Amino acid sequence: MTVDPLENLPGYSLRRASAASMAKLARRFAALDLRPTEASVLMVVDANPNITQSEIGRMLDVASANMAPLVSRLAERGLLERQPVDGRSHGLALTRTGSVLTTKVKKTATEHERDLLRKITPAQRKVLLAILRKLWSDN
Amino acid sequence: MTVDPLENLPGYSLRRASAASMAKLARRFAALDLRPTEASVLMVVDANPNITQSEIGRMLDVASANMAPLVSRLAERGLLERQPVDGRSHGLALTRTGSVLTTKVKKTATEHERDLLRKITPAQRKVLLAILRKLWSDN
DNA sequence: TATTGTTATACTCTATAACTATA
DNA sequence: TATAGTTATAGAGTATAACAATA
Repeated sequence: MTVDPLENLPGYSLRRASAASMAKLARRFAALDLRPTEASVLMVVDANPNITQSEIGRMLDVASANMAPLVSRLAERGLLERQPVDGRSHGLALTRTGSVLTTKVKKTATEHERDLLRKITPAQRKVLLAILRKLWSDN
Repeated sequence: MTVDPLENLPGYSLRRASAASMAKLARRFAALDLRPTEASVLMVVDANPNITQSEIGRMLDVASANMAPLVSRLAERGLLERQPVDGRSHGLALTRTGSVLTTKVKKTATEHERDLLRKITPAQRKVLLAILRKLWSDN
């Protein structure tokens, strides 16, 4: 029989759990013609009207070089509008269309979390968040 | 002040924790001129001499179309050898060089897990593995 | 018919370097 | 000098389609 030498490694399980979760989430967001990162940007702008691109990047840990085309696509689709804050940065806000879509995004995200958490007990849910946050907040 | 609407979503924390962990692991494996997936294949072959490519793919959830170039690179580097099992599949085994390198891979993986787990308590470690396995083993 | 392995191709996310313009 | 934003480019992982050879 075959042996999986990785199955007892928490780091590897973390990777597999995340990959499985993200693949499912990507399929859900595809119904809204959005990729997961695009959906996350919409949610952040929704919660923080007039936030700048660089602030979003720091919050989501997306490099500025990767934020540029991401925001451009959302703006070209008429989901976001840019209003100048000073000479170099722009505040981002959802358009009417973007706001409607983001409502669906939030519903999709909630469904996804529900499906994910359905697999574990309520006690485990509390522990899980605390652990995960520690794993990546430290550094 | 800005608000992070994603920070309380376990699915998002899972993604961030995994991404942070994998980025660090990739930097470690780069010192061995290996990518994480290549390293994982070496570990699986090490634990299962004569395993076939398709069996590895099923174990690690890597599509056969992606296993082909992966194994080819490792074979071209002289880390793996293929011996025919039947007319269509080959058993994979580590070469002497591959075996030496895999010893370093396992050491690196162990160090990585130690660093990761250093951030959480022993009690949390036990819970974490159980939860993660449930999150992706179900489907 | 199902499985193994392969090639070609595309998509998503991420990373780096180099640059312009503004603070 | 530091920051905001941009462009170009590359790497890594993953996904689909189509195919040949074998079981």
